[in-house]
Amino acid sequence: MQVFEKLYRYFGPQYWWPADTAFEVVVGAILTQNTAWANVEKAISSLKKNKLLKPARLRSSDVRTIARLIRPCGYYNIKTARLKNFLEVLFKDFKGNLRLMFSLNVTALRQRLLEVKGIGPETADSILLYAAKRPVFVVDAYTRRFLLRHKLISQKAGYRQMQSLFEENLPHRLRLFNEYHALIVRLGKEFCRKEPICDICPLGKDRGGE
DNA sequence: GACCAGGCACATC
DNA sequence: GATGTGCATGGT
Repeated sequence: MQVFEKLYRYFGPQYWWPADTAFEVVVGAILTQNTAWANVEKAISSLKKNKLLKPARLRSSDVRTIARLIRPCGYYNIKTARLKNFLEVLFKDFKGNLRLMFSLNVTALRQRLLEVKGIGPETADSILLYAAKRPVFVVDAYTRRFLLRHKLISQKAGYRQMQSLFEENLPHRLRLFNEYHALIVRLGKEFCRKEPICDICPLGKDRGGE
């Protein structure tokens, strides 16, 4: 059986990304960099409570206010700057309109996102997949560990190589890429902390396919 | 009290 | 091009 099928049967749908709006996805994608999601939820909740989870409102807020509100998710000064960097591009080039920005083709949009200081490959792809609804595969630390453990890549494999492994062997379906990434994260959180392949892992010793 | 968490930019070699 | 470091909080 394919890996995805096993994960899906075991865990069920993960309903990512947990957010009410596309803008909330963007903010969450930046705030969750190297950070536990539970802490991001506190930050998002504070922003929401202060009605700052809208592009115009967040843009007009001063950095100290934002930093204070997102404090629980760590790196708050850097993340505040990164949110501001994104907002400047959004307003200068796209009138503050996310939908306008997302009307770019996937290649142009990815490039545009990567030009924002503070948005790297994973954050850009998370935004592409979960906010702009494009079928790109998101690679993160869990994905890397997953691929290493199943000996599908070498230690020195880069982001694009890992991404290609999925994108070249799977149908480009939004729903599939959405769930697959979320399931890999779920699997990593619950089973794959340690190095050896564990016996209770729902994948067992299966190293097949993608 | 370590160690880690849904990264990224930057310095240095 | 590879490798190391700062950024920071909260949970285990």
